[in-house]
Amino acid sequence: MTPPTTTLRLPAAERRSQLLRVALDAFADHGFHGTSMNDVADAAGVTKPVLYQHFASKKALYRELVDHIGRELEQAIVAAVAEADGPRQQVEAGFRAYFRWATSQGAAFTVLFADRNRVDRELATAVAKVESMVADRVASLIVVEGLSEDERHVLAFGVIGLAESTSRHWLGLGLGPGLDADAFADTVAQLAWSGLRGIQR
Amino acid sequence: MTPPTTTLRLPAAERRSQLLRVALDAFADHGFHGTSMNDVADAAGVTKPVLYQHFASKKALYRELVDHIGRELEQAIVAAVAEADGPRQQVEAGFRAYFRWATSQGAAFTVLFADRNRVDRELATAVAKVESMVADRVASLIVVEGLSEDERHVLAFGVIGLAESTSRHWLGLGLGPGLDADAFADTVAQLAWSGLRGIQR
DNA sequence: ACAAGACTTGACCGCCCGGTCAAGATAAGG
DNA sequence: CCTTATCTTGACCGGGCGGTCAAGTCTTGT
Repeated sequence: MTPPTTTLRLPAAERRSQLLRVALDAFADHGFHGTSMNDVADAAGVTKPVLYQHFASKKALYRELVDHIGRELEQAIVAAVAEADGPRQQVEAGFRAYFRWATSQGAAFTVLFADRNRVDRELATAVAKVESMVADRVASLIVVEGLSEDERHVLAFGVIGLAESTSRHWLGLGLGPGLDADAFADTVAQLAWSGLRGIQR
Repeated sequence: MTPPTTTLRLPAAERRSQLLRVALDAFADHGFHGTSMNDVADAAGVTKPVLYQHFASKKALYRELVDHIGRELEQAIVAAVAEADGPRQQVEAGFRAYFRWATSQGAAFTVLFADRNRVDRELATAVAKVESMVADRVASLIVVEGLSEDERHVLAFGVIGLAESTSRHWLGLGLGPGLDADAFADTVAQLAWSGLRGIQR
């Protein structure tokens, strides 16, 4: 179906969607700043002006990708949750949809959520190393019986993500001098603690 | 103590630490790519060569920042956890240390963890919007009695961070075709579910 | 007071990137 | 066969960035 590597004329619509596909992979592989418009064009077997004929700017292209991907993810989750019956089933269905989407649409997931600090391979690993150190500490605190090393690490990263995401949200709102930061921490800690306690093989 | 805005000569060590401080704020405010070495130098009331006389390159500067910050965060958590007695107290102490650090060292936290997709104000909000939509869905599923709207949202972001972080870790390892993605999802869902069930006012 | 050396500077270079243009190739319609 | 509208291109521009240099200025030890 796919024409040979040689550049072939394409109707506008197909060209456009091809460019989106290619751009998604490129951005996922090298991040926004690490990907030039020439890179995208080359990867698509096309020159730059063709790209600018379909998208007004680099930001516009990226923006369209993010919007499209976001809608897809949201739909996947909403659809899965809608089919579930009880609250517990809804939680399970939601997570299952999320992970299925993440694994099947790896590039999309990367663009949406894993692009952070992707300024450089080195730098990314530097940040990852910090996270990993903390994860090790956390993992060593997880004392549930019968868990494999890998499972403990997954849970540890879960706890870290919990802290990270809630902090980000917390800081995102206008924060005062952080007076009730402790109360806030206790709420989240409760979530983590009872979550871990509930884990069983 | 601080000399007036006019540029004054400084011993090497102080100059260096001042540059680090200034660079931290700059990177936190505008991200890595949004901050030029000239920006940093200007903010420090200095010209570029001074900067390069203390740091070999932009990456080296950033790298040193990340390393230093990472060590600080790790120490804070380790110290807090070490003082706690039982496992539950350790979890609480850890989270408390984390949030205290995040609120008191806002810039450092931003550089380490919140720099993602900071390619542009617009783009960042686009991604944030997706996250926020999902968070709303999740929040509507949280049925615990007596929770304020804000608290439900915090928990929702916690659950999302859980999914995000574990996915990232999951994808980070060489993933097969994602055969047992469902089993993986169920484990994380269990963590989230029992965590939410354990929440009480 | 004076030289030595560290500190600071304005100006500069090469590079790459986002974005544009005018001209050439290609398919459909009469 | 030729016109026409579309698709495609190589070449180009302005600008900003990371990084460097030779020269000027302040402080310190004597």
